[in-house]
Amino acid sequence: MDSQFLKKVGLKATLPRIKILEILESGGTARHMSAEDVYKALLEHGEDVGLATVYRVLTQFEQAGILTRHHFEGGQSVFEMDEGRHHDHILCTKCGRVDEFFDPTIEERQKAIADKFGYSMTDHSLYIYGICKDCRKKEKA
Amino acid sequence: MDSQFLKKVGLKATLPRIKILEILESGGTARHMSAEDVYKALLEHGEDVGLATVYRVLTQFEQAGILTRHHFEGGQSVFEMDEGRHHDHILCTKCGRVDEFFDPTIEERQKAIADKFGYSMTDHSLYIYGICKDCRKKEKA
DNA sequence: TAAACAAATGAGAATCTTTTGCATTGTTGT
DNA sequence: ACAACAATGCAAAAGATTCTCATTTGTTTA
Ligand SMILES: [Mn+2]
Ligand SMILES: [Mn+2]
Ligand SMILES: [Zn+2]
Ligand SMILES: [Zn+2]
Repeated sequence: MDSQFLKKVGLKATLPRIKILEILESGGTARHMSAEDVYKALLEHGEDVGLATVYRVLTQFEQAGILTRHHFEGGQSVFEMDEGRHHDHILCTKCGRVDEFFDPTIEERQKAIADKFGYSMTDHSLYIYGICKDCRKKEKA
Repeated sequence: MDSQFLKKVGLKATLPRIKILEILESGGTARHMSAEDVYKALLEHGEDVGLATVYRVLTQFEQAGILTRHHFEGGQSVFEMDEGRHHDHILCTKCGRVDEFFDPTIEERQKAIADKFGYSMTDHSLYIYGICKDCRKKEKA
């Protein structure tokens, strides 16, 4: 149960946290959600959770290491549940579609660059922007 | 003169635009500046330009293709004059130091990934975060 | 070079996203 | 069930950026 999971990561099993976890786990909505997205999803499920709590809980989940925060272009932060494996993103600037990829060569080069400049790398973010196949098809029409 | 340059790119040569251009060109301050940084630099030079104008002008310069806007972590946008060659950034999360690099292998892989997923790539952003050598030295002390 | 007109500016209000303060409510171990 | 303390909701605050609008400035024209 989710409440067990929350306790395991050191968080009290409160209703808001359980509900937010459910929203994020159910791939029902997109895998990549903003705080506002999560908040709206909660309202649709009839849950009465404050937006401030959504922000607080997402930040706690991030600190607990169970989700990752991304900074896609366009203002707000986007969150996604972690499933262990790191990946980067390629997104369509027309329709918002998001695809995920992992490229060992790029990962390796990044580390080499950090070394070369004398940094101990702690993190990195790579976003590729473009127009997806579907959107190009529509444009031609 | 800067006013000629501004006209060349299709912008009226106004005092605020000329002054902002000077600030950005004089590597005096860091190469990577936020709107607020530019605004403060103007004030220090005794220029009386509104912050709203700084934002407007930076956006216009971006659209005119003479500078690039970056989204480093930590909220505000950062701008830098273009000098033709594209590059990515590695930055220290302790002291804010920024280094620039260009890696043909990474660039190439990115294009390959976009192709593989059926996107026509329009842009990409890569930031490597870490602790620079100087900051690691201080930490040990 | 002065009038004429459109474009640009400055100041502050407005917006948008995220954070914070605080009184109230909920969770947990006993 | 209860005390102890953490979490929540709401509204206010904060930080970054954009917008509104009256006023000023740059450029063109006569
Ligand atoms: Mn993802
Ligand atoms: Mn740069
Ligand atoms: Zn698309
Ligand atoms: Zn440093």
